[in-house]
Amino acid sequence: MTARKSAPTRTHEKLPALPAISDAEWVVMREFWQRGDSTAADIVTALEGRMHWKPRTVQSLINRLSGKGALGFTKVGREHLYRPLVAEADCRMEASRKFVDRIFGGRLAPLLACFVDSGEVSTRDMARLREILAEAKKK
Amino acid sequence: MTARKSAPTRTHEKLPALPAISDAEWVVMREFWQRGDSTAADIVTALEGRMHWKPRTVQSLINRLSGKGALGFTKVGREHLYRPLVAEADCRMEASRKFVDRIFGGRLAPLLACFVDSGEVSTRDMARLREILAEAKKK
DNA sequence: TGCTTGCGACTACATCTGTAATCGCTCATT
DNA sequence: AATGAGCGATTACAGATGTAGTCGCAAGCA
Repeated sequence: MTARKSAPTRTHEKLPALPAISDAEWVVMREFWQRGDSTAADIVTALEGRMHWKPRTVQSLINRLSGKGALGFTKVGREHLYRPLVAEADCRMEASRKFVDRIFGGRLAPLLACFVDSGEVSTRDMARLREILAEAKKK
Repeated sequence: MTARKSAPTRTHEKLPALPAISDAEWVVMREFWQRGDSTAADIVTALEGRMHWKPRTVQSLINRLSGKGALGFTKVGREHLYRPLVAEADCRMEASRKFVDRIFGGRLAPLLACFVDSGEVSTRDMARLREILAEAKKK
């Protein structure tokens, strides 16, 4: 149990306990979010090549995700059609918050600085970043 | 366990192998980076209150970090004076890159968007973010 | 209608992590 | 020198993770 400290989260306190998603599991979840409902075989195929995982491994990850409530499924013939039960945006937010807290003491700016300084941001992303900030300012 | 090579910490070369630092270990490392060389007791004291960890736990984390080559030490009397062997900036960069890859497919913009949209960025950070981008543009 | 085969369920297992307790050595003290 | 006290080293152990093998059942094939 991680002790919680100052939680500046105000109005949107809508965290009904998102399941913890491990690194390998994120790979699988991203695939589901991208493709929508899929069978295990679909995901295996989709990941094949990108990951070196054996089909069994993928299946195991899917099982764990089901167990955690991150995926649900409906039986279709002898197959299972799995589908995400948690929103990608929510999981991203949760993961990001934790990450920034842990590594950057909760401040977002140093993270951006770190990337920008390293020169690893594409021009396209730079433009998008500026857009995002500009848009935020309007409000 | 001889002290590993002192971190080159030159420019951003693809560092061969920064040790993997776990969540709890990050807490400890951040303390070291902030305070510089410290004894285990120093860190225990520094973390006391913020973390619920027993001194033993902190010591264990320090030991593991030593084993991984993230910390080195010199004997001072019967104590060990530990000190970081890896640069915070490097570790941050590595962790950030991995994180962004995993969660946002390597694109930084969606991460920022995610935070900005959630309204969780302080005005101060917003200002800093704009500064960072402005500065980057100049180059 | 029994056989094969493709799927998910169950099982496995070495690591890594979080979280500590106990052992044993070295300094300082008597 | 013997003793006690403070440190690091060693050991522990359960739960998460990465990675995968085996078993049993259901669907379709022969």
